Amino acid sequence: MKQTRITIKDIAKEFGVAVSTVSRALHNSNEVSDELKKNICDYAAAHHYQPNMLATSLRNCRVERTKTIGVIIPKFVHYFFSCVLSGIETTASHLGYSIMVAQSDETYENEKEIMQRFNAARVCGVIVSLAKDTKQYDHFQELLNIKVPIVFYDRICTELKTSRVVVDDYAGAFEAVNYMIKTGCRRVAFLGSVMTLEIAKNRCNGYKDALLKNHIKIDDRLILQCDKQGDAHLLLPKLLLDKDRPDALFAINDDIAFEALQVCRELNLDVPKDVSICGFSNSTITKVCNPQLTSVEQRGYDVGVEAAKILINNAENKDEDIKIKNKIIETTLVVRGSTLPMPLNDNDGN
Amino acid sequence: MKQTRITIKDIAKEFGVAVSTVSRALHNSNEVSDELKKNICDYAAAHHYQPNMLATSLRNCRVERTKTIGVIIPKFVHYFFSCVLSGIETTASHLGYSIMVAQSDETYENEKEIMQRFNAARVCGVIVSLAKDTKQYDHFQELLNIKVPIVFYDRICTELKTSRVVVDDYAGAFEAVNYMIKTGCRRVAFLGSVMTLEIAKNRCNGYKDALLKNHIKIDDRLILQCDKQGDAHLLLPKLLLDKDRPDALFAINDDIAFEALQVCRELNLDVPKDVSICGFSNSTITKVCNPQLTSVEQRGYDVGVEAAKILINNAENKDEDIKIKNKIIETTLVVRGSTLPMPLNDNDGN
DNA sequence: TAAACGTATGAAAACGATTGCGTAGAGGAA
DNA sequence: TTCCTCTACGCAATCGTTTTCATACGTTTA
Repeated sequence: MKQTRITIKDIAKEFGVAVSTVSRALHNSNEVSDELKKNICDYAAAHHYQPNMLATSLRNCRVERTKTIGVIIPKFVHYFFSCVLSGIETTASHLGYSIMVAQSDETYENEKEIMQRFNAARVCGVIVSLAKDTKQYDHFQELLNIKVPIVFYDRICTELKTSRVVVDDYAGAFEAVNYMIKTGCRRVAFLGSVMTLEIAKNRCNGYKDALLKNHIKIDDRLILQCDKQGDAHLLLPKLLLDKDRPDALFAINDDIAFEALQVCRELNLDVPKDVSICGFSNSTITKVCNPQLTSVEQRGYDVGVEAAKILINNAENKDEDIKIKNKIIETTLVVRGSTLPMPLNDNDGN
Repeated sequence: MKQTRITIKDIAKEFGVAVSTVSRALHNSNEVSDELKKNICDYAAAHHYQPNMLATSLRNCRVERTKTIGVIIPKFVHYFFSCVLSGIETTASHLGYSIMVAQSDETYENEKEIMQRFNAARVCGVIVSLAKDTKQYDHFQELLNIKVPIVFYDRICTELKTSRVVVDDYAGAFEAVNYMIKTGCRRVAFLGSVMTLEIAKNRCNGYKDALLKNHIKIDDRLILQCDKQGDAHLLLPKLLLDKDRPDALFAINDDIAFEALQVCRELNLDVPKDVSICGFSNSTITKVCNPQLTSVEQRGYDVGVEAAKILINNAENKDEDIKIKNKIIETTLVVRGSTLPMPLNDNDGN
C-alpha cells in the first residue's frame, strides 16, 4: 500500500467530477457552485494537496515558468558571499521564488556545468558572481540567447549585456586610502588579487587615484598580488624590512589584511603606529582581531537584495526586452584600531 | 522573433521524423540508424539542446523525480552552516543533484512554508537543521507520509523516525572540559544556549559528565544561558567578580566564547592564566582573536557530505522502505592559547 | 412559445519527454 | 512463392495541471 501524493485527479474521482472542475474550484473560479467549491477546497486542505509545480510550469512553459532562480556563488564558506546569499534568499522568498544554489569553486568548468543544470531545471533567471578562472562567457551567452535573464553581482562580466549589482569598489578603496593618507601615512601599499577581476581593477584604481589626489606618486613596488592564503607571508616581510617600508597597507579583502596584521606582529611592527592596515568587506574577522581592523563595509546583504529584485523584475516582464540595470551599492569606511585616528587640526578641503 | 529554447519537437520537425525517434537517437538507442542518430545528436549539440527536466520529472513522477534536494538552514551567515552547505552541495553536485536552499531564520512559520514550497517543487528529499523555535513537527511528518525522505543534521528531531547526522556533541564537550580540568582548572562554567535543542543538552551532559568523572561537583550557578549576542556581557561579569569565580569557561559556541574572552579582557582577567576559555565549532574566529581560542572542531563539511549521501541513497531506493541511519561525526579538540598547556607530569589514567 | 441567455459542468488539447507496441519494408529461408 | 525475421521507424499513452470550447439544463425575454 504505497501512500503517495494526492493529485487533482484523485480529488476529481473522490467527488465524481471532472479534473477541470476541481482545478477551477481550487482557483476559486465563480463558474463552480459554492457548495462544491467549498467541499473540494476543504478536502484538498485536509489531504494537504499541493499542486505539482512541475506540471504547472510545464504547461506554462513560455509564460510563468518555475518560480525558481539559480544562484552561483564562488565559495559558500565566505562572509561576503553568505551575506549576499542571505539577501537573495530573503527577497526571493518574499516574492514566492525558490532558489537553487551551487558553488563554482572558482573554476570555469564547474560554472559551465552549473549553467547547464540550471537550464535543464528551467530556472527563471540566474544570479552569478564570476569564478576567478572564468575568461570566456559562452555558457552565459547561451542562456541569454534564449531570453533567460542573468544578473551579475560583485564579480561582474563587462562583456555581456546584462544587469549588474556591484559594490562601489572604486569609491570604497579611494575613501580608505584617502583616510589613511589624511591620518599621516605617506607610503601606502596595495595588497591585491588576480587582476582579471573587475573588482580588483576598481579597488586598485581607487587606491591609485587617492594617492594622486594627494600628490603622492604611484610606486609599482608597493603593489603586490596575494592570490591565496600564505602569499602575504611570502611577499610582505621583504617589503616591510626595507628601509623605505610602507607605513600603510590597503588590502583587497579582510583575510589578506588579517594576514598582513600577523606579519607585522611577527616583525614586531606596531599597528597602527608603525603601519596602518585597512581591509575590505567588514567581515566578522575585523571585530575579533587585535587591534580591530579598519575595513570597508561592503553591504553584501543589500547586494543580494538588489540582485534578486532586478532579476525577478526581468523574469516577470519577459514579453518586453530585458531592461539592463546597473546598481551600485555604496560602501562605508568603518574605522577601527588598525589605523591611526584623524588628526584634530585637519581641515579637510575635500 | 522570439528566440526560445529548442525542444525535442523542433528537432523532429527539422528531420521530418517522429519525436520518439529523436528521443531514442539522443539516448543512443540502437533502434535508430547510425546515420540519423549522428545527425540528430550533432544538431542537438549545435543548438544546445537541454532536455526539459520538468517534463522528464513529470513523466517519471513516481520513479526518478527531480534530482533536486531541499536544504533548510537556520541562518546562512554562520560558519558552521556554511561548511555544511558546502559539503552538501559538493556531494549532491557530484551525484548529479541540484539543491534548493532556504533559511528558516529560526522560526517555525518559515520552516513550514519552506517545506510546502519544497513539496510543490517535488524535491527528492529534504536535509534540515531545526529552527530554535520549532516545537511541533507536523510539517515534516506530512512529507514523510508521502515517502519523501528527510535527513536531519546538527539540530535533529528525536520525535521523528528519520536519518540523522550529528556531531558527537557529548564527546566533544566531554573532551574539552576534561582537558581543561587536566590542565588544572577546578571550577568550570558552562555558557549554554536554549535547552530545547538536542545539541545544547548533549554538550551540557558532556560538560557535566566530565566534571563528575573528575570528582567535581556540579554547581548549577555555573551553568548560564546565553541565547543572543550580548547575553554574556550581561551575565558573566557578576560571575567573574565573585570571590568564588570560575577558572574556566566552556562555551557552547565560538561566538559566545569570544564574547567571554572580551569580558575577561574588560575585567582585566588574564586568559588563560586566570580563566581558561574553550569554544565549540573551531570557526575562523578562533584563529584571529588574541589569544587564539581553543575550540572543538565540528567538521561541518563532513556533516554535509554524510547528510547528502544518506539522503540520496534513500531517495534512490524509494521502492524499499526508507532505511534509517544515524551517523555520528567525531569531533577533535583543537588546543590554542586560550587554555593552559597540559602539565608535563600528567599521567592521564584515561 | 420560441429564442436567447446564464449557470455549472465535461471533454480535450497542450506543455516536453519517454516507452510499449505496432508495422512497413527488406532480406533470408523453406 | 510464402512465411518469417529483423531493422528502423511511427503512434499513442502517460505524467498533473490549466484553459478553451462545447453542452445540458434551467430561466428569462420578446
